[in-house]
Amino acid sequence: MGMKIYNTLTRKKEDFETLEPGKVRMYVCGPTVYNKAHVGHAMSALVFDIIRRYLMYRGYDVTFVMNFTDVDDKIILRANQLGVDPFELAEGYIEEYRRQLEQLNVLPATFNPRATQTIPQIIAMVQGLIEKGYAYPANGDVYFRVRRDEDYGRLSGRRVDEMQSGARIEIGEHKEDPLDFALWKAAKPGEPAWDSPWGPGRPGWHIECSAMNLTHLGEQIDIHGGGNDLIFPHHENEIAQTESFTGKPFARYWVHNGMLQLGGEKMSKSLGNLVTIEEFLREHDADVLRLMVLNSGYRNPLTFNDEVIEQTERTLERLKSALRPALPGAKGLDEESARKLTAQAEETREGFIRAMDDDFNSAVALSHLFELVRAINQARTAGAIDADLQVAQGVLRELAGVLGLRLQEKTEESHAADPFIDLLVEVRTELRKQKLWALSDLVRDRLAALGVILEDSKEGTTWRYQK
RNA sequence: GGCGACGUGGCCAAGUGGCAAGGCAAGGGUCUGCAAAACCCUGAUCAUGGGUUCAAAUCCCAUCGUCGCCUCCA
Repeated sequence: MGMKIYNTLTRKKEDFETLEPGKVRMYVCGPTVYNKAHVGHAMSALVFDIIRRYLMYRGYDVTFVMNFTDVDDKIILRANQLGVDPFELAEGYIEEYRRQLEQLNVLPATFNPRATQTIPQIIAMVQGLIEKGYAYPANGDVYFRVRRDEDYGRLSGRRVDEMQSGARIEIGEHKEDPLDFALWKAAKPGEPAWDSPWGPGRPGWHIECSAMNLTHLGEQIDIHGGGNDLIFPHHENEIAQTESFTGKPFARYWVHNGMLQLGGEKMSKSLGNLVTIEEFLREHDADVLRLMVLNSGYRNPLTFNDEVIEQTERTLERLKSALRPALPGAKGLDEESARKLTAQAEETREGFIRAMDDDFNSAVALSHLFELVRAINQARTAGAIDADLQVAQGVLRELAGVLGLRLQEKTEESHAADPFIDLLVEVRTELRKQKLWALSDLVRDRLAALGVILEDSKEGTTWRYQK
């Protein structure tokens, strides 16, 4: 049974077939870098990272392109406000975002093209569109002739005739039709500009993605992704430009993630209700955000608030609980129980693949992971030794890894304290033997305050780091 | 106003015609000096009102509510 993937273009789940067998060409719209990235950007990055990782797990060779829009009105405006160079401003945010994606365990893209590095290709494409009659220059601007494209509106389900009321012409624009959109914008005084056949200017927002796709992935691609707020006008315009230029269908599957909701509203820069990635990672493990994303359908809105974060922290703890070693004094599992655990691991893997094959249903995939968590913990309670748990824990790590979860118990540097904690635990065991409960509780409480959890059992005491 | 999505136990959330996944919280139990963890057990008339069907959370209509896009947005 093959994979199914929901296509915004047809509004249906479709069988996944690539243009070239075994290879996936995938493009995701990245951020406009005029400010710090927020957790909504992270959600989108995580969704497509999960999709990419799963495609790789299923044996595809994935070429993954995510762009940076590094020149536009907002960047210029903000740079002027701060009195800095717009390119340096963009560069700073790009570097910061890259670091954050790494912290979020998002695999680096095959290419990270930028608008400013794609100018010649953009100019060539605009030129081509003019020659084919799909675009026209006007006072140093170049516009796309929307009514010339009969398919326009296919992705967003809009009809050109019904869009009149929404469209408008800004002061200083010279459109033939209010629906037309800019491919190239003439430079105003003091703005960054590149020479072009139409005079100095810079690219419009939509054309850069078309040009980058063409440059790095070719005329046709398998998956084009982004937030569902990009469906109109951005992706609609991308389709119009690219298909008018090449005469071929552009992306096979259009994939859009739902918006992250903060206080019941979309988190966005313009609403000002945002939590930056930096702020989130200061307080929480990157796995927490990823788990929040995994726990619900990628196409639905994601509830983001303190209560859900708290719940997810605990969910992550449960997932990790299965990776703990055997209990002290374990005698080993009987053959029957050992066989059951191995069988559950296989069942979990199959269920996981079945779920993810169905339009990346990560919530159901997770539920299978939790079946395995329960089975492993049951086995441990029943006296399994580490060797008994090894295979099942390996499967859990493998599948969690496919989702991009790290499930790390502790950081490298904390290893230095290990022998001292062992020593404290040993001393406390003596205290307990002598029934000096107040003292032994003090040791436990003080260690807990330092993030070290002690757990007593009949056979002895185990300890672990809290996060 | 136009287009679209959604409303499932206290919370998050799968499921889109055939007895309602999973996680968190809560209550009870096992274990424990106490605690923690783990394990076992417990819970849903699927927004409301009609309709179609042998059968509906799932399809159709209406109502109420929430959200997104239509302007820069992941």
